[in-house]
Amino acid sequence: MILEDSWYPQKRKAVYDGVIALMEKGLNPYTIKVSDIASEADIGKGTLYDYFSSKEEAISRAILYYIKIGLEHTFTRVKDQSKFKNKFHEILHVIAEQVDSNISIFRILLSVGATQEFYGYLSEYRGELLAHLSKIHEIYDHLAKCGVREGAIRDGRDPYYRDMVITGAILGFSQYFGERYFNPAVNMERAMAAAYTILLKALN
Amino acid sequence: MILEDSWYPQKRKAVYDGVIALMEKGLNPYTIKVSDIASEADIGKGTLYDYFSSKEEAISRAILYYIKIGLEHTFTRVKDQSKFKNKFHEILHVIAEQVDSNISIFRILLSVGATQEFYGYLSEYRGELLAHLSKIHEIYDHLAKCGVREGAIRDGRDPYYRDMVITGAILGFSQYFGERYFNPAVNMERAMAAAYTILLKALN
Amino acid sequence: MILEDSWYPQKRKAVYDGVIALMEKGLNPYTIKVSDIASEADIGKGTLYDYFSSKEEAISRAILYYIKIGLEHTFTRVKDQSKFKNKFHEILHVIAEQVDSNISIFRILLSVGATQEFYGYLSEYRGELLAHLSKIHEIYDHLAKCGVREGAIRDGRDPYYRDMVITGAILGFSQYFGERYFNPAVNMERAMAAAYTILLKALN
Amino acid sequence: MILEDSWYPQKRKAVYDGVIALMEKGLNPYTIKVSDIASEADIGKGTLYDYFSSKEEAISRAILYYIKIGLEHTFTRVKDQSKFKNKFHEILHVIAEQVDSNISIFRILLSVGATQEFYGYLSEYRGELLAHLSKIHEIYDHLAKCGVREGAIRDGRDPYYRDMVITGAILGFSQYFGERYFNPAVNMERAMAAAYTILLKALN
DNA sequence: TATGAATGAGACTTCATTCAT
DNA sequence: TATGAATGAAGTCTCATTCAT
Repeated sequence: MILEDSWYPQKRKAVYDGVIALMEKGLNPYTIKVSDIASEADIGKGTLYDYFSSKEEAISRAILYYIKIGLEHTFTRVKDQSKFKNKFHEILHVIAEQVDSNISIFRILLSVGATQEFYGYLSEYRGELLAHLSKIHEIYDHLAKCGVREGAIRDGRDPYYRDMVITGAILGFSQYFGERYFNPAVNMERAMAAAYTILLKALN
Repeated sequence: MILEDSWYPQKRKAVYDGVIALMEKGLNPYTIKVSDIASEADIGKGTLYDYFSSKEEAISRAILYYIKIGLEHTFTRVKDQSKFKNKFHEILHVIAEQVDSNISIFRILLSVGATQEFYGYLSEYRGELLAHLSKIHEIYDHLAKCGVREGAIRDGRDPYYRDMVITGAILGFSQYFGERYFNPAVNMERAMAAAYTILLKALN
Repeated sequence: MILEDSWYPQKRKAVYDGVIALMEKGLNPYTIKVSDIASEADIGKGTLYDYFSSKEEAISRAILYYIKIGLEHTFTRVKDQSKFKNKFHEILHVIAEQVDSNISIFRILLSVGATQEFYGYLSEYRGELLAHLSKIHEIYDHLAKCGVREGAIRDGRDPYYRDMVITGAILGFSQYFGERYFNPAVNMERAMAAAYTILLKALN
Repeated sequence: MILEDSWYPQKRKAVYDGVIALMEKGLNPYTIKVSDIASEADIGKGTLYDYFSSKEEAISRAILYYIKIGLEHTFTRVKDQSKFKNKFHEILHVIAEQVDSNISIFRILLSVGATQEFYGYLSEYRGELLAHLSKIHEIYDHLAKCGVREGAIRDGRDPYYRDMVITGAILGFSQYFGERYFNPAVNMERAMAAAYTILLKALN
């Protein structure tokens, strides 16, 4: 016997995975076709419409799903590290793993404007996006508290300043690391060290 | 008689301006139609094809043009300021002015991945993009030299670290400022002060 | 245990009733969907194909069934009246009851061309349609004989003329009565009286 | 130089003619495809959408056009006859010419319900349909006045009765004549004579 | 036997591009 | 040179039909 609770999501998940796979192959969400999704998810074109009311909904929900899963995964990995430095490095590893993919969670979420740029139809799901954004701040909180506990960073900072620093360090790393193809001087260890230095200096 | 040299660019520029105007209205480059461009530029659809070989080329070149003009404009504004702090603030003002537009020069250029996300066809123009990217580094150089001269920041830093810091501060500001609609605590002065603080601390 | 003889027709009838109900709701036979029929008949979509080989067959047979039942019903009601005038009025009542429904037996049958217009796939069932048409002529015969017996109409008329008169009176009434929504002067009694007058005058 | 007044209608008319041709070939308006219209009208599929906003609008307007032209044509032919009997015969000739076509003006217009049955999307154009209906009554008026003048029919009749008679005679003829394929006894002269007899008797 | 999830052919419609003027 | 009417390829979505359960 199949549980309905798990069954419906099964097909939806196939669509999600298909969309993500296509984006990781380099397709922009705007250029993805229904037939692409269907064949990638190994379902009929019509089936997609049994679970989503339009192509745009399917793609939007796939992105939201990917962000949700990705953030949970990131948080788990961050929690699994015990030291401040390693927690931060874990975030950078996640960034580095996604930097070549066409869909980088942090780049989508950091700045709601980027969301608009990334896929306009996502604006229909502002509520979920904001929920995800607050998840990022949870991760930041977790990270900062550990840093304070270790004495690595100072306590009592304006939380907006603190978040801007973390975001700046992450996006600075992301940019720097993204340039590695045409800048042989770049390597991940150096970039991670640099980002961590920013963090320490700006929060002390 | 009209000189071809000046005449061609006239029409091309009309297309560029039309594309930019559409994007500032909130249209995503992927959703812009040739007929949109033609009516915005007040030319016939066929005319566009006398100057560009495809819609994608027209849009890509419009974006490149916008970036070029925008960077020159930014550099001029930065140069017009005499103090380190004011030069940096000038960059942040440019960011703030573009943050609501659908086309933010820094967000497009900072991180080549974002370029891909923003408009995949831009990858055909990697050379020009890199030239623009080096223009950003020129601005960074100009800014940093002034900071060193003033004694505001320390000399002799690894240039990659320096650029990551500046980029991080800029993108951190961009993100922080972008959130202002759902975070009443945000205001530009505070955000600018925070970004400047990051800069000073991380570069000392 | 259920007898197949009675069981099969049970499901078929559910389909017939479902189709009729949909048409009475205003759906055109061409716009009826299999899923509409299935949910209206409270059966699965697949079940329909156990009893009919296609949607078109199901709809066609439903219409034929409705015509058959409707004609039998009409004949019964006509027979139940003893006087010529009342028999004719009974036919007009049937017309009036169906005039708002999307499926009017007389309009479908009177003129085979209308049949084509109403639902092209009915042409596959020309034999049954003609049988039904002859049923109408039976009703006409029954009516005319009574009229002659009563002395209300003259005997010995060319039967084609007689049928044209009756048909003309019925369709004239149908048209006149159909206009009642935008012609406040129309009311059923007046329309029935007028149709009866045509009948008497033309057949005397 | 091309007159815009005549040019736009040119393409629209090609569509109208295409739709009518398809219907005369026996296609039901519901089963006509855009590609059918395009190839029949010898235009590209996209061109249809430069002149109509949907397939349904194109078909509806084609039918309305056909009715309008047909009624004008009918009225002209009726006026061209000088005698009452010939005027009425002219109407019957029009009916006879259309009886095999899938689109019979009188059958569509006589009874608004039939309109619904014929092509549901026509209900969007109720205003035009009613205007056409009143054109029919103009023809009836013209016919009746001539009959009175000639002394063929009596004056002072209730106009609703009069119209019901004319409509009944026309539809009776239409039905009778439509049966000619399976009733060898039918021939047009006899049917016309019968319809005229109904007219005379019922209006005297 | 009965079902309805799944399918994919095929319909409508859009829009980049062409080309006669 | 400049135009925009015309085109048709290509995309989205629907829905009749099938078939595993």
